[in-house]
Amino acid sequence: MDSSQLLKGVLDLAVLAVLREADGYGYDVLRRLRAAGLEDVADASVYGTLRRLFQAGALTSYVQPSEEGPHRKYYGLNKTGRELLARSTETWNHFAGTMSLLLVDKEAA
Amino acid sequence: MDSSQLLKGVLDLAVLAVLREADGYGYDVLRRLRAAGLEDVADASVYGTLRRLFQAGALTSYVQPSEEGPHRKYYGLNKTGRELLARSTETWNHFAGTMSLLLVDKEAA
DNA sequence: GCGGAGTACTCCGCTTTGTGTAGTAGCGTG
DNA sequence: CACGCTACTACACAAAGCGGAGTACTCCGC
Repeated sequence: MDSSQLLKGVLDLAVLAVLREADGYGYDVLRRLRAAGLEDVADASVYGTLRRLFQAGALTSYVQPSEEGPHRKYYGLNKTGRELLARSTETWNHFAGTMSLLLVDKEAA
Repeated sequence: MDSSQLLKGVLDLAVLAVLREADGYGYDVLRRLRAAGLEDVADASVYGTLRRLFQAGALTSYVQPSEEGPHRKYYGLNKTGRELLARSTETWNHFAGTMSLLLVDKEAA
């Protein structure tokens, strides 16, 4: 199974969760997601997700030059973003719970 | 959040899980999924998934007439299907575990 | 100082997959 | 007969992740 499909609709949530702890720029968010266990996330997906969330009004954005490379575009959660994170987390927990119930071997029950 | 995106890549798994207990036809699988908590699954998605899984060689298929309506196209798991179910379940559990770790409030730790 | 590696981001086109809508068809009921 | 439930098919559509190419800056080694 290509696990990439599993990310659909969940990458938003993962990005919001990572940004909850501290503002971050795309490349940094990518590394944090991979460190968290989402090894196979593609960079374009993260950049795209950040743009989408920003356009949806869930993120603030500011550019900062860097001493060791190109400029960095930082993103941070605003009120809308934190609310979205809370709601999405709940949706996810509910959904994951439903799935794990469904996956329980009924023979063993 | 539109929960429909959450289904991506997971509907296969849900359908396989439902068929593990007993063979079923499309309309029946749809009802079983909804009863299991996946209220918002669209019928076309289920029929499409069954066709895809069958074409992928994970399902057997046979048509049976019904006394109370049109004919029914039954599907059942074969060896490939059971293996796919096992692998997908593992992938899902791993993924869901990663996500739930990520969603834990780090402040509380 | 030039090429390559690492950092950082953008754009474009592709694919997968779930959805809505429409259509076909059989059956039972008011 | 019209309606509603059952049961399935087909088609066009949209969302979102991905791959690849391209740009650009910094630093390091030859």
